[in-house]
Amino acid sequence: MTDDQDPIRGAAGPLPTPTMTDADDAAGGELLRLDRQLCFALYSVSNRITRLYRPLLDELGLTYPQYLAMLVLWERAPRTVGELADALDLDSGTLTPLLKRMEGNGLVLRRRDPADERRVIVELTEAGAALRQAALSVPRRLACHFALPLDEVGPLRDRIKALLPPDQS
Amino acid sequence: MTDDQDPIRGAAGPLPTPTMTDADDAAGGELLRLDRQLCFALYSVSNRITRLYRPLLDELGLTYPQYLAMLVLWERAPRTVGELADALDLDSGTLTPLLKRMEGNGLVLRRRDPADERRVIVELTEAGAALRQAALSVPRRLACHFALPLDEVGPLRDRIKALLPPDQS
DNA sequence: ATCAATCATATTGCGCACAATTAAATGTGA
DNA sequence: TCACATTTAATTGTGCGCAATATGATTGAT
Repeated sequence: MTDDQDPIRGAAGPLPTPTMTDADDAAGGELLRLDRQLCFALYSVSNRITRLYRPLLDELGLTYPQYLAMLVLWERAPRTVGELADALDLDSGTLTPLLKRMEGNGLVLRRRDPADERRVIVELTEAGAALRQAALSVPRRLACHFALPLDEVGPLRDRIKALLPPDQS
Repeated sequence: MTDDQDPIRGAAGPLPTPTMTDADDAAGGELLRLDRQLCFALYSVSNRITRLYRPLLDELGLTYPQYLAMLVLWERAPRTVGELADALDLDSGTLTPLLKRMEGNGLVLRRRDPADERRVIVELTEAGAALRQAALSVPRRLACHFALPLDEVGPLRDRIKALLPPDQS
């Protein structure tokens, strides 16, 4: 339960070396090792991918989440905020200010749906639609950072998408 | 190059349906499809994992990045901010306020290294070290959300860690 | 018609994540 | 010893990401 630690240490003092006992590891401590964690590998690689996108997307005046929103809109527009939220698995607290920034940059327009005033319809401007041309080279330029044969991308992607059960929100 | 679009549309008006041409796809447009993107799969699953951790880590009074910092410190403490940054692949702009919050919650102590006043040493408090016991059940409780046989976790984790070249910072 | 429940989005508050900058300490060479 | 580059964190500013809440619109039951 407790470490076989220095008995002199004060009750509120810092611990110099919090060692793990065999009992801890048997109870699950081995699974706490950062280098064994699938979740941290995913978290870390996701952060690093965003960093790799940054210089490419700076040329387009987009952040990575904004680029994702544009990918969705380039596939089909207009869409409501809710449809974007479903496609990106993000909520309105994230998307509303993101879309307002993109509107400020002249890439999209936001307007209430006349048929249902609760909805906000997001549509592409000319500039937003035209930006797709400049984005065409992004996937290939990013892919060159990956140490993965092209024919393994699809299977790995599908494996990762299948890791968690489909949205339970 | 350009869509065969409605010639009547105004120059600044919104585009109803920004279709993709065969020429676009030949130039790389197929790769812009969100559902084909490995990067989005990683980004999305990382967000969802953080959401799954939240209720478990709420019990410990930790966020997911704070939990990661604790994992590192539980393995070995004290450490400098720079060593934490290396281990977590995060920078000081992220870690400094995170560590200050954890200090405010009584989990760590921060002090300058007397031998090199540029360094800040982060050490665990009694409470911070003791929290490891409560964290032991977290990996197992999170893992039950994963649709992955246990013996496939290690290989998949190593595959993801090998996706990008080791830190080039 | 009215009211309650539901729905879609916006707002607020907090905590990352990182670029750019600042500041202080250290090391190095002339 | 005195520049001067380097190292290490902290600070500032911007943009996510989400919980909790608020606002307003719609639907449905009566």
